[in-house]
Amino acid sequence: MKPRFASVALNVPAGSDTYSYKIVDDISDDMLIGRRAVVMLGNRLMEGYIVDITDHADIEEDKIKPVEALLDKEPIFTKAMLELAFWMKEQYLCPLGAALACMLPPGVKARIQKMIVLLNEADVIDNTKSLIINALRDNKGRMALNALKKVVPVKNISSVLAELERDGVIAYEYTVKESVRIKDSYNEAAVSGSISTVRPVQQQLQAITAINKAVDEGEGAFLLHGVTGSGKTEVYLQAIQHAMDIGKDAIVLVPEISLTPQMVALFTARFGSSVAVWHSRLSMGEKYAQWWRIKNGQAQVVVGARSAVFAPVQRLGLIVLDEEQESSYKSDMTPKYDAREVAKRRCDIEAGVLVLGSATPSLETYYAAGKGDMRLLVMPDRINGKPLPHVDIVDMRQEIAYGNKSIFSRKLLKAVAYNLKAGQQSILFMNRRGFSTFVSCRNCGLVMKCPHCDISLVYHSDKGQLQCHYCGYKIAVPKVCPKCKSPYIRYFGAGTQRIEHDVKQIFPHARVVRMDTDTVTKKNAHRDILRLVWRHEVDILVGTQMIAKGLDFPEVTLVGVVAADTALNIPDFRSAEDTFQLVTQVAGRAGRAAKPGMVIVQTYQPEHYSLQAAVKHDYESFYRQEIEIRERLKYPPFSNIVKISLSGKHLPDIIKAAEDMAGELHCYLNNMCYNNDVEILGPSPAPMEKIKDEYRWQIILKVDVHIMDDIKYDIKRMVDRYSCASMDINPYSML
DNA sequence: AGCACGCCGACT
DNA sequence: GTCGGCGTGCTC
Ligand SMILES: [Zn+2]
Ligand SMILES: [Zn+2]
Repeated sequence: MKPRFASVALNVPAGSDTYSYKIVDDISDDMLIGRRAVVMLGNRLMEGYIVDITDHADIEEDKIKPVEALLDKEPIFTKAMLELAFWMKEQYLCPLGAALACMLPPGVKARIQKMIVLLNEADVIDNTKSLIINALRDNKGRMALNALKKVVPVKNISSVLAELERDGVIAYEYTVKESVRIKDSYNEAAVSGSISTVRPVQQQLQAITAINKAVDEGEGAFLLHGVTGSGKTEVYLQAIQHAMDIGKDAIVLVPEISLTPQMVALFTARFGSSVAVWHSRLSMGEKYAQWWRIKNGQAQVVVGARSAVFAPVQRLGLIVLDEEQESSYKSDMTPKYDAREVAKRRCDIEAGVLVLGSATPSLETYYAAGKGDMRLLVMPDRINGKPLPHVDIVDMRQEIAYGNKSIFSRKLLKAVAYNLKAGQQSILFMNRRGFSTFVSCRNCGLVMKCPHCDISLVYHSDKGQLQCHYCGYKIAVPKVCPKCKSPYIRYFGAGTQRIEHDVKQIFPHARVVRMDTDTVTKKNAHRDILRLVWRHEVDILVGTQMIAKGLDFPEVTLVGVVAADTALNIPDFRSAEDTFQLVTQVAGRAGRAAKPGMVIVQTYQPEHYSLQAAVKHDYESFYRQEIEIRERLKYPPFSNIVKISLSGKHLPDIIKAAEDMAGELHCYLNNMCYNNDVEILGPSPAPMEKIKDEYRWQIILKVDVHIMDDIKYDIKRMVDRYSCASMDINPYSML
């Protein structure tokens, strides 16, 4: 028999994509490719993934070790998933093994322990050696390496152990365990059966027809641009139904924040037990069970957050990304993939159809649709025929000029008062939690900052604490200034607690409820608040993002955006886009049912184009102005952004590394004559220079889209040489 | 990631 | 002269 070699992908940073190992078992290639295996790398045993079988290896044969063991009964990756992983490692410059590892549920991972076994109790003079032997003897002659390291805390323990092994005093053994034991019985929540479909209206019919045709053909990408309430969900549901009718599976991605029981119910009501739900709050065991349910073909519809894009459906028909503009589709861990791009690529590989849905598409996606990379489907009308709510901008500068120092404009107060009298519900939106976002001493000006982060502490009135929203640091509110002992401390910058407090004071009889991370962390609190609102037991709902994304409050007729500038003032190229999207989304909460809606947006920059466009519900106008700025300043989609972050405990080291690297980059780009194609910003401190006691600096590259592939590998290699540096290709934001 | 190899400061 | 610091680079 001809010798066979396995190309095994290992999750080692800055290593090669695959390593060659000998195949000793008599197993067909098809049962090997895509399979998990255990191999030796250096002197440790690790889990890897076989991605190919060849009859030759490009290194000397005597260096090649055998595959130690095969895991599972069959390959865990399909050829399509392997191809997707190869694409990911090129696109995001991550190890191939890391791309593959992130496709599996956390439970599918071998836990490998190195054990040390005592063979004979040799007399040794060396102190470390006798410590090791004594420790082993005390533990019946067998210890895990990690346990031994704790008992014998010597730095060079592995070289000492190597000597002992050579002298035949000890031997190595390995234990390989699966992280999750396979459980056949998984307690599944009872799901209701199929509910009959809704009769679609004309604009939905057109979209459904186009998507269904593409699903039949196994090819196509769509941007479904529909205003809030235009009935995008019904389009998804009918397209999924069609895919299922022809024996294909569907994946629906929803932003984590919108993946509520109500959202899931939309799908389980229609598709019953064919639905598998996938989100971060599932336990490891639940994830494991769901994953196998999907892989075994017991679920045809997967509803989940970002990582559900890797759901192992057998016959992909359709991937839907709802609210495609959401930043949560971009992963913040290595590999830093963008689920939109992965979904597109996966559809290309597996003959699936991609549907991106949004009321406010990202600039990148709309631009791609304009170029013809995807087909634009527009749904401009609300399904109930009601007009979009009227949006009013209030210039807060004039309020101040008038002598109104409160956080509410006269107009907003009047509208809330009217609504209360009419027995109608209102929403007050504020994108910051806590009471005051900024606390300082009136006498000496000291700003209360987190000792671990370069960020001001937020006053939380309910707990009487100052909190850091980045590391969780908390202290009781100081009675006097820590520096000058002055008792006069001022609180600036309103958060949701302050809104709640003020509104209760102004309208003492109103029933006010606040909904933000602080009030929904308790179990069921989320559901309880929604119930209160739906039963009309609440007059005014105060909240953050959480109430803007996807939740349906049919009775709400007034939405107040208390401070639209918060998002606008963030120093990032996406701030205008974020603001437009946020105001449009919040506005979409108003007047969804019978009564017409009204939106009041408070701002200090009423003339800003993102707000002006949001007022008119005019996406096109916003897009035209924003895309022009992106093109002029060479931001995405007209460039690729490469963000290089350097972080560490010792600031001078970080600055030195950042400057060295910037020098290297300049030099490299000069030599390669890429000066006109790449713009280097920085090095500069990150907008939040210190977080959790780590200093952060960054270098931003704006790279011409045509030369990205020519330079990205070189840049990656440079970055890899600095242990404190990491890079992110096309990060969502530059912060 | 580990771990080894290798070249410069402070110790027996 | 050696011990050990961690910079650089390899692991099939
Ligand atoms: Zn003071
Ligand atoms: Zn902090």
